[in-house]
Amino acid sequence: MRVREGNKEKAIIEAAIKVIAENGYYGAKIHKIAELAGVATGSIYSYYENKLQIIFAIFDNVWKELAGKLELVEQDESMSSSQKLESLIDFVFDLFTENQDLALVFAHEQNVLIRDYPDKFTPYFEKFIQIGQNIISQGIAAGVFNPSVNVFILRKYLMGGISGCIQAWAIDPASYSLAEIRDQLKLLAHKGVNL
Amino acid sequence: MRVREGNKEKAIIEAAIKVIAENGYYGAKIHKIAELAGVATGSIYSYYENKLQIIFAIFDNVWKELAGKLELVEQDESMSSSQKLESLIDFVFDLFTENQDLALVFAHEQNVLIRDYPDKFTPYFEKFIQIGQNIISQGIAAGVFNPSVNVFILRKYLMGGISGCIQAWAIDPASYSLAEIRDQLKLLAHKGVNL
Amino acid sequence: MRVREGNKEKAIIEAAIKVIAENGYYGAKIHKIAELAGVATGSIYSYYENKLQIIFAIFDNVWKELAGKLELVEQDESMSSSQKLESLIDFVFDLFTENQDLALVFAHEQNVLIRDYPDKFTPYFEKFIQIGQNIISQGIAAGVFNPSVNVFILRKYLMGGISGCIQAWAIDPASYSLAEIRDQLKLLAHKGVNL
Amino acid sequence: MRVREGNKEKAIIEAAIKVIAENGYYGAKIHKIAELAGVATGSIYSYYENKLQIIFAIFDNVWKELAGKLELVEQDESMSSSQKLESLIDFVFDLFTENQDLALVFAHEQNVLIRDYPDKFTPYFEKFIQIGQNIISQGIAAGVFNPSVNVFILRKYLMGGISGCIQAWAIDPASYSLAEIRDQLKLLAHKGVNL
DNA sequence: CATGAATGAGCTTTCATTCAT
DNA sequence: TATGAATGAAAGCTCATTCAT
Repeated sequence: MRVREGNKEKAIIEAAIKVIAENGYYGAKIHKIAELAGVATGSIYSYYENKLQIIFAIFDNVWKELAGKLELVEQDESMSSSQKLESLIDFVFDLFTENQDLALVFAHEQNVLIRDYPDKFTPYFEKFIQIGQNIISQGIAAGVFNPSVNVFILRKYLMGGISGCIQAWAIDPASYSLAEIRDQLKLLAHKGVNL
Repeated sequence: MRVREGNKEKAIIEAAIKVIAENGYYGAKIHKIAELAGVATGSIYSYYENKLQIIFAIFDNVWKELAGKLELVEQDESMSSSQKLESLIDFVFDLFTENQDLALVFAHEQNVLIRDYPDKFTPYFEKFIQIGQNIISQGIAAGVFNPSVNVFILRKYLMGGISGCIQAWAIDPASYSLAEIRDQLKLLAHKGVNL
Repeated sequence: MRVREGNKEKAIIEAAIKVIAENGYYGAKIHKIAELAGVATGSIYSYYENKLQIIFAIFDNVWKELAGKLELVEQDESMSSSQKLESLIDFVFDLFTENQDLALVFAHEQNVLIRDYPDKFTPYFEKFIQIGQNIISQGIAAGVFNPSVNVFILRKYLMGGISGCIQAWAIDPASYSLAEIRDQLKLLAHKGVNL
Repeated sequence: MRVREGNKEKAIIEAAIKVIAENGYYGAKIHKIAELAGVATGSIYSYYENKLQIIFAIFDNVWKELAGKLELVEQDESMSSSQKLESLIDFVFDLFTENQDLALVFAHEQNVLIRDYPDKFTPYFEKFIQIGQNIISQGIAAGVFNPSVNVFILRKYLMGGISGCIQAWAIDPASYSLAEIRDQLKLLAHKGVNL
C-alpha cells in the first residue's frame, strides 16, 4: 500500500521543516530529523537521496501548491487584476501563517538554496513568480496598474517585502497582528502598483 | 617594524566577504579565506577570535558606517522627510552596489546570523533601522507620509524589498540596470509611504 | 543483529591502554587508538564522549574492581590486619603485573589526571584508599600496628612506594623479579606499620 | 655582562616552574612562561633550544644541587649511615617544601619525562639515586641496615613514598603538617631499612 | 524496505617555533 | 640579542552517508 509509505515520506518532510526551522539547514542533523519523524536514520535515505533533496522537496511542495492555486486565479476572468494580486498575497500569507516553521525555513533558507543550486531549485517557484509577473503585466495592460513600474524589479521588491514581514512575524509572533500584517501588505502592494 | 601594516586585518575581512559570498558562511573554509587574504591559516586567529567573529566584524563595519551616515541625515534640518528616506535608500544602495560580494553576504547571511545569534549581532543594525523608523515617523508627524501605514511593519517591508532587489542584482548583475533599480526603489518606497 | 558485540567498547579501552602506555595521554592520538582497536576514528565517539572519558573509563574499571575486592577482604573477620594489608598489596600487584601497559598508565597518568580533574576522577579510587586506611586503623586498634604512624601520611607513602616499584618494573621488566618485588613490598609495608 | 643574561635565564626557569606546576607540561604555554618571565616569546629560544629543554633544565638544576649535597654527606666519615639516610630525606624535603611549585613539577612530570626521554634526562638524578643506594649498601655492610632488603627495590620504594607524600602536601598544603610529614618519612625510612 | 552501528573525510582551532626588523 | 607577528602542521571531533543484518 502506498498509505504507509506516503505517511513516512510526509513524516520526514514535516520533521525536517521543524528541525530546519529551529536550527537552520546546516544545523539540522539527519539524526534529529529521523528521530522526530519516528524512523531510523537510514530510512531517510529510502525516501530522499540525500539531505539536500529533503529541503528541495519542502520547497517543491510549497511552490507546487502555490503555483497551482495562483494559476487558477490567473485564468479566472471574473477577477480584476487587483483582486488577483490580493489573492497572490493571501495564498503566500495563508500558507506561511498556517505553518510558522515553514515560514522560517522559507525566510532563512530559500535564498541561500537558490544561490547554491540555481538549476536544481524547484521550477514551481519560478512558475509562481512568472504568474505573478503576468498578473501585474495584465493589470498594466488593462490600465489599472502603473505602467512606469518595472515588473521585473517589482516582483523582487514585493517578494522581498512579503518575505521580510513573514520572517519578522515568524521569529517573534507575539509582537505582530497577523491581520494587520496582511492588510498592510495588501495596502503596500497596491500602492506600489496602482496608478 | 613595529607598525602593524593595518592591511592584514582588512585583507582577511575582504577575503572573507569574497569567500562567504561565493560559498555561504558554512561553505566558507578558513583555509580558503586565509589563502585569498595571503596569510597563513593561523594568522586569522590573531585578528579574529574565531570564524564567527569574522562575519560579525563584516556586519559591524557595514552597519556602523551606514548608521553613522544616516544619523547625520536624520539630524539635518534642511532636508525633508522624503529626501531623508531617499538618502536611506541611497546609502544602502551605494554600499552594496559598490561591493557586490558584500551585497550577497548581506542578502544571504544576515537573517540567519540574527536568528542564530540575536544578541551578538552588531547593535548598529538595530540603530540604523531605528533611525529609519524615526524618519518615517517624523514624516507622518509632518503630514507628508501616510499615517495609516504601520511603521513597524513598513520597515520590515522596505528592508525586505530593498534586500530582495539587491540580491537579485548581486546574483545576476548583467540582467539589471543599477540606475533603474535605484529609481524604482525610491519610487516604490515613496508610493508606500506617501499620502 | 541487534546484539552489540560487546567487543568494540573493550577493544577501544584495551587499545587505549596500550597507546597511552607507550605515548602518554597527550601523545596518544585518537587515530592510533582506533587503528589498534580495529575501528574507525568516529566509532570511538560512539562509545566514549571524548578522549578524556576514555582514560577516565580505564581508571574507573581499575579501581572499581580493586575496591570491590578489597571491600570483601575488609569485611572478612577470619583475616588478621596483617593479612588484609598483604591482600591489598596482592590485589594491586596482581592487577598491574598482569597488565604491564596498565601499570604504566597508572604510574604515569593517574596523578596528573587527579590534578587536572579532581572532581571527575573515579570515586572508586578514593574508596579503595579509604578501605586501606580503615584496615590500618583497625590494625592499630587491634594492637598489631604501630599507633605512632600517621595513617593519613602512611597511605600516601605506601601508595607512592608501591607505585614507584610497579613503575620501575613496567619500564624495565627484565631487570626485576616480580616475586621479589612482591615480597619486598610486603616486607617494607609490614616494617612500616608493625610495632 | 653575564649578569643580565643570567637573570633572564633564571627568570625563564622560575616562570616555567610556576606555569608547569599550575598547568602541567602540556598545558604550559611558552607564551605564558615568557609573559611571566617578562621576556618576549622569541627570547625563550635564545636561552633554551625548545620547550623540552626548559623542563630538562629545571630537573638538571634540582638534581645537580641535591646530588652535590648528598655527595658531600656520603663522604663525611663522621656521620653514621642512619644520619646519612636522614640527610637524604632532609635534602629532598627541604628543597621541595621551600618551593611548592617545584614539588608539583617533580611529582607530576618527572616520571613521564623519564619514560619519554630516558637517555636525555639529567644524569644527576641517577647520580643522586646511586649515592642513596650506596649509603644503604654501606649501612648494610656496617651491620646497621637489614641485609635482607633489596637496595635496588628499596630505592624505588623510598623515592616513591617520599614523592607521594610531597605531592599530597603540594596539592593540598593546608591539610598537612610539614614537620610531621618529615618525621614520619624518617621514621618509615628507618623502619624500612633497619634491622 | 527498515534498521542504526559504523565509517572516515574534512573541518576549525591551537601553539611551538621562526625570522624580519 | 630582543622582539612578537606570522607560520602551518597537526589533532580532536562531527555527521552525512552506507550497508550488513
